[in-house]
Amino acid sequence: MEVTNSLKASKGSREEIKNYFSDSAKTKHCPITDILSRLSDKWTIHTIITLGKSESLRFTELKKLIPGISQRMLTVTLRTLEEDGLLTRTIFPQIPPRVEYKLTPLGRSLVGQLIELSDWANENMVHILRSREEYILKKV
Amino acid sequence: MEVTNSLKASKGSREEIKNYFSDSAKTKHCPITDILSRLSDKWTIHTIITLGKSESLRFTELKKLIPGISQRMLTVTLRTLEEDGLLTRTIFPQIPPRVEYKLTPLGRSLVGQLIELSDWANENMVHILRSREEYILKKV
DNA sequence: CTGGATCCGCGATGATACTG
DNA sequence: CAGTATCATCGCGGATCCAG
Repeated sequence: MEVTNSLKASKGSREEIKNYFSDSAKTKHCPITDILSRLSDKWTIHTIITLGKSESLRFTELKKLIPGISQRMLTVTLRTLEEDGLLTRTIFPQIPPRVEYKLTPLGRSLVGQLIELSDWANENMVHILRSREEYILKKV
Repeated sequence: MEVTNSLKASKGSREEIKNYFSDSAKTKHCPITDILSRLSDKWTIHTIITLGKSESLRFTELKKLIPGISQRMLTVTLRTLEEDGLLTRTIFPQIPPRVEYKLTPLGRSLVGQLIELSDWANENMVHILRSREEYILKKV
């Protein structure tokens, strides 16, 4: 009954698609909210940037390069990015298995902006942290 | 005693601060994950961009300009941004109350990038949606 | 090596009602 | 107008075990 249910359970076929899109329609009233909320699954941006620095990477390599990510979250994140067409997943049928992840042109077109954003974060971290500190002190 | 304790329940005072920072330390191993995950509370980016288009806005104005946001979430988002020093909150002591929100220079320095990002989202939405569609069909 | 499947807690978010 | 307080829900994300 529940043979291969990918990550988000697929039983019906048409029914599922319908649900998928109606769900989408609800959340995705606006592309900004939609795409942007995807981008920061907490791991997505990091993943894209990491991939942006290489041609392609394997699962284990990614896991090492993204500190703190769990196996599951890496899998989920990669699948989502694949769904969105931001990266490709290539399986080499060998033993042991070898799978390579690589950004698509669409994915590449994002990397620049994300790096800028992370640079901004790095540069302004100090101010933000100090601001948070002061904010708390003000209230006590 | 608990005069203005914002939204996140504060009982102790020193204790609370301690927890706050230790929590921070845990999540904030890296500035990218930290700042970036804040940015897309699903509403934050939208809020910053909206404020970026005006000099300053009032609570209700913001609520109207950000479709779908709840009163509560707007409050929370604004408070977080204030904490981080990205905007200022000015209260005019009158009846009825008047509160204005305005980006700080730090906040303004982000607007450009966020607009770029949302432009990207708008431009590539179609591809992403189609990609998702194809992805589902492939699996069925 | 590269994940899939499951269980589960906690925090984020929404709905609703109330206030100065 | 601009919130605050409270409750209920729901999905993220971690831990763990399993498999090709």
